Amino acid sequence: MWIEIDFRDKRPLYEQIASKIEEMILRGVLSKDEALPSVRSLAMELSINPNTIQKAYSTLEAEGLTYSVSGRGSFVADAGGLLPKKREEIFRELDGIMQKAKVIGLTRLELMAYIQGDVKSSPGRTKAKEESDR
Amino acid sequence: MWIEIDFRDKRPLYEQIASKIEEMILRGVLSKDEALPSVRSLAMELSINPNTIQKAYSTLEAEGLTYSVSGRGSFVADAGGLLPKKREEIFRELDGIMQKAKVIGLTRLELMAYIQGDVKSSPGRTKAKEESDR
DNA sequence: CAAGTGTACTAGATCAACTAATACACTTAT
DNA sequence: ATAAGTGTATTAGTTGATCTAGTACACTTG
Repeated sequence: MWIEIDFRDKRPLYEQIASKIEEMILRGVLSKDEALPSVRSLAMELSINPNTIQKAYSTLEAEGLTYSVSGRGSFVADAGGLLPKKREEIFRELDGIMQKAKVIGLTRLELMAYIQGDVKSSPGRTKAKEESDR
Repeated sequence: MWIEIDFRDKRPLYEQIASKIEEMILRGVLSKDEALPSVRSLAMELSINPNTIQKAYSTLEAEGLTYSVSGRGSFVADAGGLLPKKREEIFRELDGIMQKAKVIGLTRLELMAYIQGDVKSSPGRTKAKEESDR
């Protein structure tokens, strides 16, 4: 009903699952205090070992995105307070990219132009995709 | 004399080494046709197994950044032709960041502002560092 | 009580990364 | 020619992360 596993993805399964749930939480697809699928049921659905799901849920809880109640289940935490941290994470990544860009002579202006326009020299992106970005 | 290994870095050693050499090549620190340290000497210097250096050099050669001559050594290739490819790589990374940003409501404008200003809310960056960026 | 929940633990399989040792063909300097 | 240094290949073993498998326990709910 939910997630599908991408086997071309080389990240560990538990990380892949955790990041997809994280995205749904941040997007608001999953509301505060909403119950996540049980460890066993999601494991069954994805044909994966329950321990792997358990690990994914553990990392989510460790990051404050969910909370667990023994005997009841795992639930979505309040995502609002986590946005500043996520924002920092993204800026940190951006720092790394800017450093790489500088090495090959890509200026800040060119990066900004790419972000603004988006279209230029990115074969994977189509007009249609562009539209769907809203 | 050259590279130092960062053990806090969780990437594989060979990748870490390769990327540092790659950066030096793209920066122009290493000129075209300049000889790299021999597999054995660099291994000795870094207290690392020669096979690990060998793997780093292999990946560099596979990416077209170096070329090897049996019995003579490994040398820096012409980096000029590789810039477009690297540029694409960076834009691809930028696409990923933009997607993450959109999820948490970070606008393109905010990303652009960060690139332009750079300073805001990045605790690791100091005025001094900013200056050294040239 | 029974079923479903999170959680913990042990055990084994698999794979990538790394170390270790050895070998071969080549080039260069002596 | 010899020796030293080079890239390259091969085999073997270690380690750690990932994943599967099975079991167990305490908890909550109907």
